[in-house]
Amino acid sequence: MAKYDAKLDAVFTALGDPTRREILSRLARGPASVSELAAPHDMALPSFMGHLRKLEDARLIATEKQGRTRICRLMPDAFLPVTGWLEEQRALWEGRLDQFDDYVTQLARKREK
Amino acid sequence: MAKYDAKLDAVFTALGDPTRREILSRLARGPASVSELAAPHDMALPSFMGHLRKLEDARLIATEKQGRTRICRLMPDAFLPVTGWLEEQRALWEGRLDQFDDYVTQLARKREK
DNA sequence: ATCATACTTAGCCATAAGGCTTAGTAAGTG
DNA sequence: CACTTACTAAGCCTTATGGCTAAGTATGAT
Repeated sequence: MAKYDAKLDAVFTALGDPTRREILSRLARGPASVSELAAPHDMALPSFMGHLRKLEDARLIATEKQGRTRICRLMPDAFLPVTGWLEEQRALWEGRLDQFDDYVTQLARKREK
Repeated sequence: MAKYDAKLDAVFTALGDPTRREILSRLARGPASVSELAAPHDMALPSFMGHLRKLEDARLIATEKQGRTRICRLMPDAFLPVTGWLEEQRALWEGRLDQFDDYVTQLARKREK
């Protein structure tokens, strides 16, 4: 298990922006061209392309040029590292059966002082 | 379902950094003071505090001053919006039973031109 | 009272993020 | 061939991020 995972960095960061999350939601319904994707977003096209590039860098989407059009599609496997990490965290947390005891101990220690 | 969710922004962005993910992993094992948390990270304390602040802003951790020490603990409920969003995406994707058909259609359309 | 510890505040710096405009290029359309 | 469409490239701007040092405050220990 890597201590530092560049893939997680890229994916989490990509998901940290509402425009990019909306793009993913749209693509979950099926592939679309750049201008189709851009239409709902009040933003100049070059700015929008920046978001697509981040998503592609994170491997959340893949794109392919068809003539003068670029088709984008979702790559749902890119979510796996994320769900995996979240699952690890949940396991760690739930492994701590003494969590509440510790909290009580903290409070007691505080009161003593 | 909000089109823009500031909570998701904050949480995903907070998770997009390896230092911050390591802090969370440590806290999943139990509460810790700032300097305990900082010890494994080769970084000046003020820089490290910046990461803690982001985690606290995202409500992923909560902190409390005990004397001159600040105790940090994990707030695991903050993960719920994230797992919720991921689940929505999965549902969207899996709802598209015709995903593969569409891909074939795209290819066919391309070949026609 | 003095000293050490554990943050905390302030401010600087470099790079990245996220927006813009303006000007290309490549592919269809007539 | 001219014209439109769909990106693409270049460069500028502002703010945010992530790091630093240096100095300050508050608490605990002697």
